[in-house]
Amino acid sequence: MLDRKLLQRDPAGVARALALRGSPVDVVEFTVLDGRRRALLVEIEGLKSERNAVSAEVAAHKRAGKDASPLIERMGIVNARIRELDQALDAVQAEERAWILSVPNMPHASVPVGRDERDNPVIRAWGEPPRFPFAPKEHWELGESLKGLDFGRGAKLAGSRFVVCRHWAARLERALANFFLDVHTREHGYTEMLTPLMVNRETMTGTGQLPKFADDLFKLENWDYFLIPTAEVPLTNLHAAEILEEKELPLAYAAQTPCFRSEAGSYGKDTKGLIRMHQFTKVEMVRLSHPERSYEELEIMRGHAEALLQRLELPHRVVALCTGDMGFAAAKTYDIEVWLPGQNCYREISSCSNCGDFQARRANLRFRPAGGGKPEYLHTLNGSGLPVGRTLVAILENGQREDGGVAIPEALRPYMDGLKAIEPD
RNA sequence: GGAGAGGUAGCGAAGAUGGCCGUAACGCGCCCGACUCGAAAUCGGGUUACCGGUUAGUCCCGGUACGUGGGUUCGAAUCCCACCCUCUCCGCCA
Repeated sequence: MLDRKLLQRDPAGVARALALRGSPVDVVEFTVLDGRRRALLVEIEGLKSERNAVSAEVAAHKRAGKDASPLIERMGIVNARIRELDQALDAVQAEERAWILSVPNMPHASVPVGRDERDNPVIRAWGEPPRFPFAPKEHWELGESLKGLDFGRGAKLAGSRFVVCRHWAARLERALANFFLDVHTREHGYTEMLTPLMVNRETMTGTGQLPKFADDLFKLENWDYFLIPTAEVPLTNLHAAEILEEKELPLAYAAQTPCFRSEAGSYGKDTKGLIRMHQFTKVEMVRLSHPERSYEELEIMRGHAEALLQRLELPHRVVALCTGDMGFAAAKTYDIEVWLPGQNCYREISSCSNCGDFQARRANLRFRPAGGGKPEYLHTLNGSGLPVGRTLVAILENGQREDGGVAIPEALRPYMDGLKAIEPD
């Protein structure tokens, strides 16, 4: 949610910033609604002030044993007017709220301007894509021939975009999640959390999935609950409507959860393999930051995600999302892309965003400055660290051998009973 | 699912016959000051958030908020209705 005060003060500036995202927003609508809201408020508050004063007079009259009926009669008219105006105000407020909740965040000044993913600059690359003396296979071929990934049975049990992991693949999932969480909690300072996997409407609104992106979510029938598409949702909303102490910041949380996504509108994209599933496991990092330090913390968090890839010896690069390619709530985003030899390209494996105070306003996340004074909105950050399925894809494709076996990265072996490679039959 | 109790400031709580009770008694915490070499103890003072008007201003003025949403009333923490949450007991259940 954008700052109402900023929208009032500089609507043209807000419109310019939003236009950089490529989805122009009619800020005049807001100006009109907000003007009407404030005009109504002034009138209503005046009448309510009168009513409060007269009610006190009524009380005084009654205590003194005097007749208060002329006063009461007069208030009947005032009350009818208040009722009428209150209804008008409710309608305007609902409209204004709907407007402001559907408007995306403004890009930070440091975000490169561009139209789409082709304009995302590469910030840096780590590791050399491996060269194979044979044609590298894609991960689903490897996973199926090594009898770890069973897409057929996933489809039988649930449908397309579901998989069954068997034996070493199931174990590898568990190993990766544990490895990620161990590094984050032991070395990166995150507190591990276990949260509800389904949340209410308010929580989904706090991070920005609702009201605009309901189609991307799985919703429970007969319950106003939604399956989380990422642990960002419960973790960011953890302190909703609280006022934290400045000295508590930054708060850093990590959680491993299944994530559920409808993938509406992605028909035909990544239909094979693990890249785009309705259900996948992910370790997510969330930071609640002091507003003055959030951009430093974005760099730190992006480093935490990269560190995992480096330990797993997976070549990757970092791109900065341009203004036209950023998500709804983000003020600035880095994507980390891992090299996939089978696909012969870099694919997104982590997205690290600073949402500024956008989610904090929606979820009412505030802190009290150290010296006392007014509570301020904090800044929220989230980053994948990392999605388990896509990491498994990268391990399979980068570690593959000509005979169809796959080497397990050194860092993961303690989590795999020392297993050095997945061997074909 | 059934029965009961409860939800008021950072915390514990008072208020429930509708009006002088909402920056809200009382206690704790926190902040400032006095005392002290310093501290503790003690004493004095302060300490909700949001919206609007206004402003040089965190001043001032008005409005709103007692779990949430409605209703009754000139006036609701207080009366009525619905819902949510917490606790206790019973039932069911991994």
